[in-house]
Amino acid sequence: MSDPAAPRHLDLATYLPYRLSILSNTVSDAIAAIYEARHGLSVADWRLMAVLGMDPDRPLTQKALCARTRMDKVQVSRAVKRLLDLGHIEREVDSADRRRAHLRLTARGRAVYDDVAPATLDWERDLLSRLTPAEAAILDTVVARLQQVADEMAAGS
Amino acid sequence: MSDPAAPRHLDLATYLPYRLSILSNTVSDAIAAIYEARHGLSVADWRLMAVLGMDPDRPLTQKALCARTRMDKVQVSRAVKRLLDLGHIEREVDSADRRRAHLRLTARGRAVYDDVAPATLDWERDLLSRLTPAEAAILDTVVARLQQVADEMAAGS
DNA sequence: TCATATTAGTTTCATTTGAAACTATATCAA
DNA sequence: TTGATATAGTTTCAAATGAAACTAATATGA
Repeated sequence: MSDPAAPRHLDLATYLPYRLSILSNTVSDAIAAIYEARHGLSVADWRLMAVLGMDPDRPLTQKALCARTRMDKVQVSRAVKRLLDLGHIEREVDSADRRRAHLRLTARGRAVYDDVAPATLDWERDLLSRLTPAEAAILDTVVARLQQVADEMAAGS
Repeated sequence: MSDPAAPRHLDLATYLPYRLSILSNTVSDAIAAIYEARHGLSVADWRLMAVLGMDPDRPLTQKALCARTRMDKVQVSRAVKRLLDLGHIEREVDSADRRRAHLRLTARGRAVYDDVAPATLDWERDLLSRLTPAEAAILDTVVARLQQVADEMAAGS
């Protein structure tokens, strides 16, 4: 199982899973500060709005939101309730299957989205602009590749 | 504030903060499965053990553990209590300042560490071995650079 | 058509979390 | 000294979480 030639010793400063976790949290916290400060939205709230804002002409069910955000249905149910209360989204029951409802941003929700989305994109752009062109160019590839490999390993290959 | 030439539109599939979050969670979950399955440890528990195991000759206070793990003092306090109950760590009150106590792995804790640490390192090595040499070589640099930049931006620069 | 299974989404309830209050000890300043 | 302040770590309590049970609607199959 364990390669005897491999280091026995975990050094967090060089250990990739730990470094990824810190990095991801640093970035997420910085961006969360934007929409929390401006609109009092939670991470879950904003995730739904981000997905619903991507394609205004395609309303989504809660199930579709689960799939796209990787949130579970309880989290989604609660965030939907909050966003309905805030008037940021609206719900229309599917006439063919009345268990389902289609959710979309309201005009108010769209205004919030149009305030937050560019700000988060600006933040991302600023971040990437401080990498060298070589660093920025390869980042995309490597993150995609790592995700692919991690998914394969999680699936057991 | 917002560059009018920048895209207005958030696409999660290409949005770095989201991709980092998914990647980090995929990796963390895979590794958590190792120590949860083998020893019933939580993420918080293992983080403390990983730090304490790094340098067996230097016991640490809870405050030092907070700094090194980026966990808050309540989380640390609770994980310390669990690990003491499990007999994986031991505590020695500082004779010069009796508010503080120095924590170290016990022999039992060391045995757990010596079982888990190599397995997690193997997992990391397997992951990296599936990248091309070029990808693996640049990953380290780019993650470090991104963290540095994100820290600067969080500090407001 | 009825009985059974499935699915979308909600609610419940026990657990986890974290901010704030708290305890105990140490330090500082007069 | 002593009164005020700071620090290490714990406890409390209210809010957030998530697994499992639940409701309501649809689908399937005899």
